[in-house]
Amino acid sequence: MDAFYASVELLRYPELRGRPVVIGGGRRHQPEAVTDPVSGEVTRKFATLRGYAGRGVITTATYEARKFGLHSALGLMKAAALAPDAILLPVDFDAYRRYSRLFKQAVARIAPRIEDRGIDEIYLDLTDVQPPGADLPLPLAAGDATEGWGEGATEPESEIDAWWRARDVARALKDAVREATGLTCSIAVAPNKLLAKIASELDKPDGLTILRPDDVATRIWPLPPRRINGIGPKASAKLTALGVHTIGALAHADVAWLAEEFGRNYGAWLSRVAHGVDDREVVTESEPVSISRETTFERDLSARRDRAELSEIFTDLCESLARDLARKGYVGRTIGIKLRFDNFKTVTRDQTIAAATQDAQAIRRAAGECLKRVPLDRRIRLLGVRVGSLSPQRQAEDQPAGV
DNA sequence: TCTGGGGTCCTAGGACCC
DNA sequence: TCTGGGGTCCTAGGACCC
Repeated sequence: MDAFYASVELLRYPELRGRPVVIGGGRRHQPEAVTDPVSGEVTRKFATLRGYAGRGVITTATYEARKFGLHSALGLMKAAALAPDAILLPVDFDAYRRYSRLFKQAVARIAPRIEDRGIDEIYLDLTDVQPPGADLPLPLAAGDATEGWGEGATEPESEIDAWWRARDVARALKDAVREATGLTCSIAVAPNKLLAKIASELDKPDGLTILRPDDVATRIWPLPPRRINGIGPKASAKLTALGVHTIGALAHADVAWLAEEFGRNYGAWLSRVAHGVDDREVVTESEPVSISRETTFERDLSARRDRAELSEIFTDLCESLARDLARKGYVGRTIGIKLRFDNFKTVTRDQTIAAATQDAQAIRRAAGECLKRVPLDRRIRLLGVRVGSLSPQRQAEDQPAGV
């Protein structure tokens, strides 16, 4: 989806279209509705970034805001310095989750094999998908003629036809998403997930890209390695330092050398992805590994002086986490905490308990034990609680009937 | 002017077992 | 007497992604 959170907000506040808008921060900047006493007309007063003082980062920036250098993960104080008149809206996850469901449902009616990649992104397996309206039977896939060429067997679909069909499917998907949500998305059709992901950023917003295997050298190789999903800031910086500035250069690099620099597994992986090789399936079902809650305080807290406040936050986190587990139907055996100090150093501790739980008090108890193992001599910026080693909650036999 | 919240996966060492 | 070869589980940290 294109600038997903911001685009959802623009549906609600169409008067902000064309203006730089960012989503993020805390809760103290809700738009104020002002009703004209005479006409009854409602206008809204929006907060701008000007004078923003506090913690928080941009979650999403509209394309207009991006022209000012505003982008997700940018600190709001920095953003205010760059574009003081940009509009700041608070995040509304419930709204985004609703629109996420809507767009995924619309897609599923056309292409049901979906891999969820978060609130605003999915992979689709289009192998057997026909464009809506095409009532012809799907031809046998190229190279799949083993069923025989007897009566009724269609001629295998040619490579070219398959790409044309996929383009029609992609157009239909974009139409369906727009109709269901009023939102635009960018789609790439490619031979695998790796290439589809990179190609989906080539034409944004509201883009449609077809990338065939032969296009890798011309369209992918000139791009910086950072565009590859799995090459982040660290690996990218190291590649730059080694003089590898493009995916093409990475493809031509010696695998043994990459393995020396990055380790055997990651080195071999770098070489494969640079060549556009990726044989991962579209994974349509998965179970969560862990569920967590964390919060960054408005100011850094001292373990001694702010003990009461910390304790209350800690309890709240455990209770929220317990509710999340119950709502999603999981119990977990590994209870962990996360602390971030004023110097941004992060530590974690965890403990595996005998019986899986989703009980707030049991979580709080185990997490408290973990907390005792951390020296608390610095001010604390963030506290988190996590439950891992999850298993689906079994229906408790001792529950009252009807539960 | 510091840097959110919710996740996954990988690595690596040590305990422990057969 | 001086040291195996697997395997699994647990823990901590870090890179990376949306």
